[in-house]
Order: sequence, then C-alpha cells, then structure tokens
Amino acid sequence: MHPENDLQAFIREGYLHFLPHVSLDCVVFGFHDNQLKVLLVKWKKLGGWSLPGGRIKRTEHMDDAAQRTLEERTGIREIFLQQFHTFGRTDRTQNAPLGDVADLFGEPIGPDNWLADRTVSVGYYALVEFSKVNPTPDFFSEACRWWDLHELPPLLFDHNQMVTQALHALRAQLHYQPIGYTLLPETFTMPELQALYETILDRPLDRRNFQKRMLGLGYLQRLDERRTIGAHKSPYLYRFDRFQYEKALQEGLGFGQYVPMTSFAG
Amino acid sequence: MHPENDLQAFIREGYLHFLPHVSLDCVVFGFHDNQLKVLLVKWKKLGGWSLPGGRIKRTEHMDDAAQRTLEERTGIREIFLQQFHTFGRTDRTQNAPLGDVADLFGEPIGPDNWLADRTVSVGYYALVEFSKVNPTPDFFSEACRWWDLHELPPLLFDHNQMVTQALHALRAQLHYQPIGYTLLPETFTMPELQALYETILDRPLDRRNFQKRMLGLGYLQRLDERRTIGAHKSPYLYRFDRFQYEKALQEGLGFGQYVPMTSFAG
DNA sequence: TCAAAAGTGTTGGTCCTACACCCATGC
DNA sequence: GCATGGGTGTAGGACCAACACTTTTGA
Repeated sequence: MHPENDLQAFIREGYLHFLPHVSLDCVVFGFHDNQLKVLLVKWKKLGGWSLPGGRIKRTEHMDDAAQRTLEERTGIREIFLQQFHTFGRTDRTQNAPLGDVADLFGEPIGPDNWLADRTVSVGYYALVEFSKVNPTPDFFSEACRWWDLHELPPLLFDHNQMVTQALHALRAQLHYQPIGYTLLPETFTMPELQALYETILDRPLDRRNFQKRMLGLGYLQRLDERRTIGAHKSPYLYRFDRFQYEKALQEGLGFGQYVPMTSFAG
Repeated sequence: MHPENDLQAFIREGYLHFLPHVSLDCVVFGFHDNQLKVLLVKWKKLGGWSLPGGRIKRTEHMDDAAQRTLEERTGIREIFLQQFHTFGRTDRTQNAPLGDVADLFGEPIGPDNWLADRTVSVGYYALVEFSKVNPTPDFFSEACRWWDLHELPPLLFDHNQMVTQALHALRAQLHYQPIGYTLLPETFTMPELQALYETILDRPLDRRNFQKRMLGLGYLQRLDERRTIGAHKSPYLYRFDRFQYEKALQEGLGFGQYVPMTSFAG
C-alpha cells in the first residue's frame, strides 16, 4: 500500500489522498481449534495491539476501503464484511497518545499531525475462513496474528469495546442469517457447525435439536462422503447450498422473517 | 447555534471548531393522524429537502452532537436516538453539488470549501412525541416541517436511502425493544398503540392477539380512566411502566432474549 | 335502534425443549 | 469389548394464529 519511500509521505501529507478524521477498524473473526479467533496487529512504536484498521481514500467508497484494508492484512478477496457501529467519543484514543510519540517510523510526528487528530472510526466485522488467512503486518505494525477471543490483551484505543460490540452484532446476525458458513471450509460436518455455533453463542446446544433445525432450513446439502475422525464413527460432510438458500429466502422461509433460533438449549 | 454574524465564519472556517469529512443525519420519526411522519428541512440555496443533520464539534462526543442537533431542530431534550448506519459512498452527495453553488448565504463557496468536501455521514434515527416537537429551521434551511413517511419528496444527497434504512432498523428494533412508547404521549389507548405498530410494520394486526401480547409483557399499566372517543365505546388508557420494564428485563423475560413478535397477523 | 369501535377466551398448529437408544470406529 | 462420538425420533409445553360474540356509545 505504501512502499517504503511512500511511508513518510503518507505520515506527512497522507491527508491529501485519504480522509482525515475518519478511519475504519475491522474485527476479523476466524474459527480454529474450536475457538473464535480475532486478528490483531502490533504497533511498531506504540508497542500495543490493536484491530487492523485503515483510512479511506478520497476517491474510494468506504466499504471498498474496508475490503482493501482486509485484503492487505489477510490476502483474501471478497471478504464477508458487515458494518456494525461507528465510534465517535472524544476520548476513544486517549489510551494511545499518538501525538505524544515524538518520532513515528523515523518521521517526526506531533499532536498536530493528521494521524494524531481526532478521528471517528467506523467498525466492521469480518468472517473469514481461518486457514485461508495469511496474516500480514502493514508499515505501522511489526506483527499481525490471531488471538483467542477469550484471551485478548488490553488493546489500544477503544478496540476492546469494539470487539465486544462486534461479537454482540455477530450473535444477533447469527439468528437471522446463515453466516456461520463463511467461517468454515467449504465442506464441514454437523458437529463442526455445532461447535461453531456453540462458540459464538457461548453456550451448549443440543445435538439433535441443532441438527433438526439446520437441516430444516433446507439449504444444507449432505454429501456422500464422511469424514474419518480418530477412533469414532465418521460424521457426514455437508455443504452450504447457496442456490437452495436463495430459493428459501424468496419463499420467505428460513431466515429473513421469523426464525428466532435463540436456543437449542442443551 | 451560529448567530447571524457567526454564520459566515462557520462557512469560511468552521472546520476549526467542527470535524470536516464527517457529519451526522437524523431520521426523526413522529406519529400523528395514524401516520408515521419524518422531519425534514428545506435548504435555502439548494432548494431541496433533506434530513436534519449537523456537524460534530471537535471537543464533543458524536452522540452528543446528534442530541444537540436534534434539540436545535425540535426543542426537545433527551431524545431517544439510535445510530443505525454510516454512509460512506463517494457519490452520496452528487445529488446536490454544494460546491457548485457559487454563493451560499452571501458567502462565496466553491468546491474547495470544507462543507463541500467529501463527507462520511453517520445516520441516527430518533423517536419523538409528535406534539412536543417545535420544528425549527437552522441557518441553512428556510423551512422545517413534518412530512408523511409515504409522501416524502426526492431528498438531497442519499437521504431517501437513509430513511429506508432507518425504517428497517426501526422495524427490527420494534421486535426487541419497547420503543413504541417513545412515539406516543404518556398515556394512550390499546388501539392507538396497535395503530402505531401497524403503521411501523405496515400491515394489519389482530386486536386480540396484539392486546394479549402487549399485556403479557407485563409493563403496561392500565389506568382507571378511559378515553372518550366519538360515538363509540371508550377504550382504557395505558401507561408504559418503566419500573416493571426494568424488572422484566432483569428477569430475562419480555424482550431482550427471545420475543420474536413478528406477527399478530390479522 | 343502529353503526362503529372496544373488550374478551378458546382451539389448533407449529416450533422449541428435553430426553435415550443404537451404530460405527479405533484402540 | 469398550470408550467415544455420531446418528436418529418422540412426547410435552409454550407460543402464535385464527376466529365470534357481547358491550358501549352517540347519532
């Protein structure tokens, strides 16, 4: 995005090409080892972790800026992205006084630098297939990696709050949209899908009710294969059937209208 | 907010006190004559109607800016406000080329003016009691008045889309929160409440099921009075019981968890 | 006395919840 | 063969949807 020689220009006069006072931050969810993961970056100078974020080019749609940012951090295109809240408190960055950093990447920066100025940030959450992600730091960060959702460190800015709200938004959406599939590989077993739901909702679900519900929605396609797992019975593989899903949507069935799906309590 | 002599200063150098590139717009809903109303302002120079909106002071929380803006347009304090979406397309203002207006309020303005610059706008919707509102134009507008939701004119910028999305957000919230009461006077009858729900959801509901549902939630207090209406049986008056509502919330009952309330279809 | 609106209860269907047994597999 | 996990069906309860008659009131 900013080749080395462009970095200092970006810090010094990036506001010519990017909108100042507005940024976006992404809560990227992945699912691995039966845990929800969140992608974080570690800042070079500030030394703390934050969500991957970015700025909006002056000629670029905001949603495209979010896609671009995430493509840079993950290597994935066409990411499932949902805007969930915009954060506009005056004190949201007091956690990490960028303006007090005398020297950012060899470039002097002060409280008057456009990057240190007050910024309203638009929060997106993203659902990605864990194994497809290739975490990549940007110029401001020395590291980029997955963290377990329940073991996040204290984050810079108001990013801990962002994660919390993103999780709430994700849970709410889960009841109305078949978003779980974007977190899984193309084929998956019913127990895997259930584990994902249990992790997101953070409570156990009943196997039988869960399966009835999922199959009842009518757009899970059972394949003829089974997955061989250790010393146990092999579960069937399923695939999300996008065609049947569109069809179900049009018939007003499935999600969209009703479908509370608050509980397959177990 | 901007006394006459301050107006030109605001246009010329308002960016010193307000954040450029960010604005907020409010979809203010009222309920009157069994119709949902939306508050609009008419621009002096552009000549078209838009949502009431505003800018964020550099020292002000964004949510406070929304409250302040609406207080200026309605005279009401402590308005029920919900942020619902942030609009960031590059073409969202091409509808109304502010920068092409050679002269705005006696002050020359060009494409380089901060007000004409690209702006991301945070959308809020507000629910107010119709009769308490005193519509008040600001310096940019020559009129401020209610419009019937179903008879809105083509609006400036992307504001028609904002209204549509606000309405969707309102409908979704209606299923989970007792927001109807903020649109009604303190006391109201069951048929009035039902009319409000029918208007928001845009479909008829069954009286008996509706009443059962509303009373079942447990925080509607029936008063000993009835309202005398024309040549018909007098309906009871009700009041929203905030205390019982809080209690119901804590017990996990009522809204919050389940309560789909998608249909009392009639 | 009539028209228009409000108050009220019951029944059937659907969906959610709870729960138990058999099957497959590798050690 | 046994431990572990996967596959499946049924019965009870809660909630939603459908529906009809009586009461009140002013014209």
